[in-house]
Amino acid sequence: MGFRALADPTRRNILYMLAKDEMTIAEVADNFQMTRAAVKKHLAILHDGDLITVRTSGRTRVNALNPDGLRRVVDWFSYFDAFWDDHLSALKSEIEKDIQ
Amino acid sequence: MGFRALADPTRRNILYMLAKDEMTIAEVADNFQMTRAAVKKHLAILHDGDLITVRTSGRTRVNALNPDGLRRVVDWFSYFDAFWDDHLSALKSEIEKDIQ
DNA sequence: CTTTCGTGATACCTTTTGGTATTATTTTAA
DNA sequence: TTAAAATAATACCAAAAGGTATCACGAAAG
Repeated sequence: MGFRALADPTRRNILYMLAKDEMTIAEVADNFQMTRAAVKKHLAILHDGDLITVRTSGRTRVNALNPDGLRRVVDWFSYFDAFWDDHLSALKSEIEKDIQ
Repeated sequence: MGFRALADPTRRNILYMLAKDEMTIAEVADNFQMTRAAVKKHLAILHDGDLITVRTSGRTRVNALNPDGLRRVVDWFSYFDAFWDDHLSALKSEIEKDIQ
């Protein structure tokens, strides 16, 4: 799953940046103090986690957000939907009890 | 953020288990082959990430899911809502272009 | 009170992670 | 065709992660 890729704040920032616009490695690296090699590693992990796509354009590589991969991560949380509903209805019952 | 806590599959499994019912450390550990000490470490990380709550009951410690912490993680993804919408509407435009 | 059961806390080990530095490789521009 | 720019690849290092083993502690059952 892509959760491992999301564990690092640098990678989460990269995703937020790519949500604005796709970027080359150099462009991403300009926004951080670390070396390009380090940024490239982060991008590789994001790619492994299927959270970004990479396409070659001449001598540059353009990184873009992969909505499908992100959606898969978000979907993992749907398991808790019932849990939230339960707790919400429990809260609702408490409130209704208070009112009466 | 709780993302670091979600990076490990064992911890994600624990959360799924706690969604069914709250459990003591021993009960959680019974579902894994690792030692209780290892499970306790995972629970500590989940607690640090604010994804579970822990309450003492006699000589046992009961771990329960923390919906607020989970919700905070899910909310992180709302940043991409516009992104998804954009791509969906782009797709919609493509389809409409095809139809006409 | 003593024993026992569930945890807490350390110490330690191995693997992974996040980073740098350095050296190719490849594409474009002069 | 040579030089420069963007990236790839590799080796290396320190710190963190994930695990075990061990011992200490507190509640509860006899």
